[in-house]
Amino acid sequence: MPSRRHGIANDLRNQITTGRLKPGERLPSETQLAGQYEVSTATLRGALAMLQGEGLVEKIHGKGNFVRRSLRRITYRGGWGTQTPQTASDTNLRITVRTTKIRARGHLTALLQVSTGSHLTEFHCVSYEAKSPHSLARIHVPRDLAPAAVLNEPRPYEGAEARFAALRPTSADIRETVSARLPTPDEASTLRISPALAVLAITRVTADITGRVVEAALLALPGDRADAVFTTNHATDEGWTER
Amino acid sequence: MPSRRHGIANDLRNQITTGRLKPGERLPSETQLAGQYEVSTATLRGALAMLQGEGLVEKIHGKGNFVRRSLRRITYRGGWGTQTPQTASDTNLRITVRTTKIRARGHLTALLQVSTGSHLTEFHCVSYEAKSPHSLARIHVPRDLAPAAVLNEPRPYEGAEARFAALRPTSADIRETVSARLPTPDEASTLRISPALAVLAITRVTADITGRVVEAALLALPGDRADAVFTTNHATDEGWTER
DNA sequence: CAGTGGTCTAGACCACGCG
DNA sequence: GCGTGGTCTAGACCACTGT
Repeated sequence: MPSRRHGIANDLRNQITTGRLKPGERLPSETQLAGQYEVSTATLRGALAMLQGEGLVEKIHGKGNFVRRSLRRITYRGGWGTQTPQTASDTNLRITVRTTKIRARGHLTALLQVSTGSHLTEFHCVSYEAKSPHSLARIHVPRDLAPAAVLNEPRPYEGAEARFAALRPTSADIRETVSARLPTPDEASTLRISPALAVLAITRVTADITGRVVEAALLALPGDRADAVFTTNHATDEGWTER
Repeated sequence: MPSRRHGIANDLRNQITTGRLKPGERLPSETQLAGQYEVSTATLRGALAMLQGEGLVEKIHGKGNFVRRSLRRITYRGGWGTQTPQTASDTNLRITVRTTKIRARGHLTALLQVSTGSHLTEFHCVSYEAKSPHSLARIHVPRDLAPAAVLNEPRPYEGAEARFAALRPTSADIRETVSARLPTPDEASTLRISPALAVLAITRVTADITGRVVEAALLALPGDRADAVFTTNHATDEGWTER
């Protein structure tokens, strides 16, 4: 046995995956568990930390440790597939959008290729699946490209992107940069995930046919249930080899 | 101050980013630092854990804590761009390849679309940049598709993939699935990253023109310095809209 | 061997959620 | 107020790295 933590984590993990502990169920308190396993609370918390990192357990301060309800996986499709989030419209995603007028600064100026201080519209989108925070998107658009229609009519964040795409069928280039990192405290609390659970961060820059950047989207997806899929098909596409 | 840990982490972070502690330099021992900040060793270790998670500090058991040398960023290029890792051949990547003959089981059977127990060759590749582990790749190929030439002549892992691609110019489809997760203990130690630092995991499945899967690559890149970039170009590629 | 980080203990006290 | 997790202490002992 590598360590007591690992042993305890393995045991609890088994109990969860075999259904002995059911989704949503509350685990015994840390003090109780520490007693059962005959370890100190610190050690037991170490074991729980591992399970949090795997997304199996959710800790709620003042309430307890809960077996995480296994949520539908989130599949982000890269390239032009973004219009169809997962199986798209058959999912029950509730969405909140907060629209803010901001000025470009820092990274955004580079992403959008605009000068510092230029006018932008920011859409701060959080999608929920059955009350559970699901994904987080911050979409930035040059102010003159954000039609009034977009400011209302909230839809899932991928939907928002789809709308933008629909408004500009001339969109020509998409660059998606994917990275893995721990969530910012802000992201951790809006997504209600542990600060120890990795997020999949996708920066998506869309340019129109003239090369002007029309959208920069910063997405954060919980690492325990999100994948990004990119497909490259050679048969229908010879142009790639020239790159 | 949110907590002692945060305060100490902030202080050390400043010392690092302002250059007061230089890259590669060893920090005082945890006992000494705990004394300086007048906290217990557990608390001090908490602070260091945060910095590890940010990739600022590297712990080496039995030696000490070191300011991480800022390493060149790793850029994985999706689609057909994989042949050129970053600026490709001008990088000094040392590589180790361990070749194993294994039988397909579990996920691999699904990825490679072969039956359980069928013969595979596994390439376990670790690349190093100036002694620092850099990336980890486990590449699986049906045994009959792994030519003898591939078994020697080690090159960077992307190079290995490029080789495969070169051997099969008929490769038709690539599906890359990207996710963010914490490293397995195994990955954490080979990459010498903290178990708390997220990794970017890329599963790359390549099929030839007949649809046969010729390669499944499981890549793990340290989240603090790796990005995966996917580019979709509309102008040179009308075929995509049909998908 | 000495010095380092890794794990663990058996407590203490604080902050949060809920009745 | 009570039970929960969150932070912290002041040690102990183990495992790894170097000489």
